[in-house]
Amino acid sequence: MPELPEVETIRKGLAKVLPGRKINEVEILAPKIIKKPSVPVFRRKLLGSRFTDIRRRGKYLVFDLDPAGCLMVHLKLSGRLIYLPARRVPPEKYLLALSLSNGSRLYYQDIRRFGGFSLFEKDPLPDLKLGPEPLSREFTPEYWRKILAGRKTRVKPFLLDQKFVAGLGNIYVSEALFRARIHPDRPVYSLSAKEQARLYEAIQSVIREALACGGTSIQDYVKADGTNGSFQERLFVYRRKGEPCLVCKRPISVKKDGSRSTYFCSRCQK
DNA sequence: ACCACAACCTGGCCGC
DNA sequence: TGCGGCCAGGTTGTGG
Repeated sequence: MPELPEVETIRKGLAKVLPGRKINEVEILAPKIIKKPSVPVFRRKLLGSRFTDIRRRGKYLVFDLDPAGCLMVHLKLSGRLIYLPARRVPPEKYLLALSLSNGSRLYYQDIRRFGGFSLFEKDPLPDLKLGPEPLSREFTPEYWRKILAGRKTRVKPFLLDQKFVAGLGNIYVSEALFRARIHPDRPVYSLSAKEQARLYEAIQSVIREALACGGTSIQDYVKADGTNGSFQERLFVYRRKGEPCLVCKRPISVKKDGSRSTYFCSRCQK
């Protein structure tokens, strides 16, 4: 489901409730979602550990646990993290539950079961081959210019590649390209300096606004308290095939990139 | 370097 | 009601 704004919204929600809580029970209903170490070791290390912090990098979340280490989660397409206070009815079809020291629980749901958990002794984030966060100091116009220079690939797959900028997925790539008025099939090297600058700004603005909305809830994504984000109300092109462009009224187009849909306005995006 | 495709899974929706 | 086909926000590995 989730791209940077969704994962960050979940992180913020959990950062309010998890730090200081101790894990008293570990319930694993789908062993395959535990990637490493083995399920018994995973369970043993988590039991009795305490949450100290929750961090995000791109679409990855890391729960810092004392003394277990770093619990890394990727939600892939349909993973959900739901926190419920004590004595609340569990969510449907959860795959993992952590019972915490105040009676609350953290649940993991994942219809498609692509997501998973890994436990590390040391921080795994520095080893991930991810580009800069789009709202960080490292994401400078100079970096942007350098990374675009001479690149032959088309701009849509380029923006999806996490090693150039971390955190964009299918929704925000479509939306950023619309805002920048750039056609998704343009080769990266063909972008003018003005278009490069527009795209840079568009990436930052769409991520900033989606964060302010608590993310985009379309199918599976909900915040950690189970409520919806609201950026779906502000999408210009994503999932709007055939509906009028909000700028020029022409019906929104969709094209397939491999198996993935790209939405765009054929009049506004050149 | 780049592209296309498959794999990992399940469920919802549409048309017949 | 039922069934087949298609769709879905991500990542990784293959082969060309």
